[in-house]
Amino acid sequence: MQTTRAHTGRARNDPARLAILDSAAALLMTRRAGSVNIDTIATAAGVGKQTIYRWWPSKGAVLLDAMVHAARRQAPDPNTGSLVGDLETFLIATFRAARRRANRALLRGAMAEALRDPHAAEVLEGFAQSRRQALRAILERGQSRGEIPLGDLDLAVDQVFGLLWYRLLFGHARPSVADAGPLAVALVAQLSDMSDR
Amino acid sequence: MQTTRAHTGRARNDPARLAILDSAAALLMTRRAGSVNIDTIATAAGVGKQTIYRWWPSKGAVLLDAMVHAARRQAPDPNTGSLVGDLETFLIATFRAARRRANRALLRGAMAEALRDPHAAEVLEGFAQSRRQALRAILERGQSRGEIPLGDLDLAVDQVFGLLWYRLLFGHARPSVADAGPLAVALVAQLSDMSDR
Amino acid sequence: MQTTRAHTGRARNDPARLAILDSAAALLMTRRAGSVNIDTIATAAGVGKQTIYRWWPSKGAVLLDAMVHAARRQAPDPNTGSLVGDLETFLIATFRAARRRANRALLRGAMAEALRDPHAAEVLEGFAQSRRQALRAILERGQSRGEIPLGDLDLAVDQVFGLLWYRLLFGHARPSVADAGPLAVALVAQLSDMSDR
Amino acid sequence: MQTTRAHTGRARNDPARLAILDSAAALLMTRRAGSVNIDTIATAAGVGKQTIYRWWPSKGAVLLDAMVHAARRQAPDPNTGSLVGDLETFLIATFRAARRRANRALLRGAMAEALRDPHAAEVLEGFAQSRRQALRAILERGQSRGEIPLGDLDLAVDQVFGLLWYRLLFGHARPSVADAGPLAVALVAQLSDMSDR
DNA sequence: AAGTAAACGAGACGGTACGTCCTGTCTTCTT
DNA sequence: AAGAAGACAGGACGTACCGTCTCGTTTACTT
Repeated sequence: MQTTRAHTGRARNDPARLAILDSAAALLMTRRAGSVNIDTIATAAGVGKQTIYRWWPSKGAVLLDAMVHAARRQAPDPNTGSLVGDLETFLIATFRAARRRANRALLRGAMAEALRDPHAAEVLEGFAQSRRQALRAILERGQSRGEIPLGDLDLAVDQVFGLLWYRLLFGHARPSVADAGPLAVALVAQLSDMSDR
Repeated sequence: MQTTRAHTGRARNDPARLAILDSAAALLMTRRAGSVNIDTIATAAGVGKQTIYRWWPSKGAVLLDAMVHAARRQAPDPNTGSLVGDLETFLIATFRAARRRANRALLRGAMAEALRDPHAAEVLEGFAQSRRQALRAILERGQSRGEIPLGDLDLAVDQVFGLLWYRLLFGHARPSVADAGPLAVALVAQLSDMSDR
Repeated sequence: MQTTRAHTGRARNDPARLAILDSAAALLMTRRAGSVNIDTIATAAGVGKQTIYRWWPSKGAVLLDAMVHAARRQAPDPNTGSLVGDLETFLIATFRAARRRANRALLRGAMAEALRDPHAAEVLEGFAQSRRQALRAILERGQSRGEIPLGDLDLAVDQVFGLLWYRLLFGHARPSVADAGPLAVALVAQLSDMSDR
Repeated sequence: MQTTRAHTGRARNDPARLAILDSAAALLMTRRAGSVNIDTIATAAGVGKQTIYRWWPSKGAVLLDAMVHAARRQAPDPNTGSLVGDLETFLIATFRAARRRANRALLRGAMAEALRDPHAAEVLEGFAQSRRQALRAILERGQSRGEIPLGDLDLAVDQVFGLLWYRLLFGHARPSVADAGPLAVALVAQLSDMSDR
C-alpha cells in the first residue's frame, strides 16, 4: 500500500537553520544580554526575518535554541570507576566551561530571554533537565555500585547547578575549578548520611 | 563661613516614592517577568514618568529597589544556640519566603531586569550580598563557638542561595522546607570536614 | 536549415489560466481595493504561485488582465442612425456597467494596481484606449454623416470617460444613467460649436 | 465658572507636524507612487515613527494630508465679471497646476494611497470636495448673474475634474491649457441648454 | 512503450515595509 | 522646585506580502 506523500513544496534549508543558530550564538557571546536583536541575527545569517519566525515562535526561542546548540559540545559522561572521581571530573568540566567569558555571556543571555519569553523558558528548562540528567546518571551509577545509598538525588543535583548558576548570574564570583574537589567530597558525604536519617 | 542653602523648592514627595515602589512591586508580583513597563508603574502609582526618572536611573533600578523594599520583611537573624539549629531556622524562613508565588514572581522579575540593566544588576548584587552576609554571620557564630573550624565560607553560602535561585528561576521544583534540615546538617558536615583536607 | 523543436514538455494548462483570472476578478470585486494578494489568488484558484508568475510579470499584471477579461462583455458598438442616439446608447450601457458594485470594485482595484505597477499601468492604458476607440468610432461616424464637423475628438472622449472614472474613484456620486441624455446632447453641441471658433 | 483644564502635558510640536507633511510631500513628488515609506518620511523629517502614528491613523492618511497641505497654494477664486472668463481663468490655473510633473506625481500618489487606505480615501474626498466647491461657487455666481439658468451643477463640475483626473491617472495626455477656453464655452452652453429640456 | 522536458501544486526563501510597543528625555502647565 | 501629563526621538518586535527558488509529480509531445 502506498502512503500519501508526507510533504510537498521546497524542503527546509538546513544551512540557513545552522547559520541562524550560529549567528545567534555568536551575538549572544559578544553582545550584552538583551542587545541581541532579530534583524541583526537575520542579517548576520544572511537570512530573511520570516525564515526565523517560520521555525521559532519568538526571539527568545531562537536565542535559547542557539545556546543549547552551542552547548552540545559538553564533556561526555566520565567514568573513572569511583563516584567521587566521576563527580569531580564532571564538575571540573562543567565549571571550566562555565568560566569562559563567551559561555558566561551565552548562559546569562539565555536566562535573560527565558525570564521574559515563555517559549524560551521551555527550551531552557529542557536544556537544564538534560544537564541534570547527566549528573544524575553519575550519581545513580554510584548508587548501583553501592557507594551511596539509594535515595533522593534531586537536592544534590540542584545544589551543583544552583552553585553554578548563582555565581554565573550574580557575578560576585566565578565558578572555581578548585571548588570541584571539596564539593564532590561533600556531596558524597551528604548523600551517604541521608540513609541515617 | 556661609553654608549653601540646604534646599529650595518643593520637597520630595515621599508618598509618591512609596507609591512607585509599591506599584512596581505589585506589578512585579502579578505580571510575567519582563512585561512590567514604566508607563504602567507610573500610571498605577498616579505619578508622572519623570518623577520616576528623577530619582532612579532606569526601569531596572526601580524594579530592583521595589524588590528589595518588599524583601525588607525578612526573618531576623535567629539564635538558637546551635549552628545546625540556627541554620535550619534561617533556611526554613528563607525557603518559606521564596515559596510564595508573589515572591517568586518578584525575584524572577528582579533577575530579568538585572540581566539587562547594569543599574539593576548593581542593586540586585547589593541585595544578594546582604543576604549572603546574614547567612555568613550565622556560620561565623558557629566558628566562634568552635562548632566548625575556621575556613572559607563562600562555597557553603553560595550553595544555599544557589539552590534557592536555581529552583526559583528554572521552576522545575519549588524550594522545599523539608530540605532545610538535611541541607543544614550536610552543610555543617561539609564545613567540619574542610579542616581535614 | 533545421528549425529547433517548437515545443517539448507539458503544455500550458488553460483551465488553470482561467481559474487564475476568475479568482483574481472575483477577489477584486469582493475585497477592498489593494487588499488582494497573490497567495490568496493562487489558493483560490487551486494553483501554485509560480504558475502565476510563469505567465504574468507581476501581481498588477494579473489583476489588470483579470479586469480586462471580465470587462470583455461590453455592449457592442450601437448604430441607431443618429449621433445623439448612438452616443446616448453607448453612455447608458457604459454607465450602467460602471454602476454595478462588483464592476466598480473591479475598476477601482485595477486602478490601484496600475498606480503602483508599470506592467499593470500598461494593461490598463491598453484597456482604456480600446474603450476610447469605441467611443471615437461613434463620433467619427457622426463626422462622416456630417452631423458634426471634422475636428479633434480627444477632449470630448476624455470628458466622457473622465466623468465616469472620477465618480468611480472618488465615490461621491455614482455614474447616473439619467445623465446620459444631457451629456450626449451637450457633447454634440460642443463638437458642433468647435468649427465656429 | 471655571472649566476644567482642557489639556495637560507637553504640547504638540507643530514644527514636527510641518516637517512630516513637507517630507511626505517631497517624497511623493520625487519617488514613484507606492515607494514612499513611513520610515523614510520619519527619518527625512527628523521625527520618530510614533510621532507620525500618534497623529495620523495610517501611512495613506499622512500622504494624503501632505498632498492637501501642498495643494493649499491653489489659485484663488477669480472674478472677471463674466462666467466664461471666470471659468476659463479657473481652468487655466487648475490645468496649469496639474501639468507640473511634481504635482502630477503628488496627485497620482495620493490616489494610489486613497485606493488602498480608507483613511486616505476620506482625506482625498475631502480635498476633492473643496475643489468642487470652488468651481461650484463660480458657477453659482453665474447663475445669480443670470448668465445661466438655475439647475443642477454636479454634472458640469464632475466633467471638469473628471477630465483632469482621467488624463492625470491614465497619462495618455496631459491636461492642456489650450483646452480651457473651449471647455469653458462648452460648459456654459451645456448649462444654458439645460433649462430648455 | 520509453524518454524527455516543461508545467504544475506546494511551500520555503531573502527582502522590504508596516504599525505597535517601550524606553528615557523633554516640555507644558499646576501645585 | 517638584509634580502630573503626555509628546518626542529612537529602535526592536512580530506580521504581511512580494517575487524567486526548489521540491517531487504530472502530462504532453517526441522518438
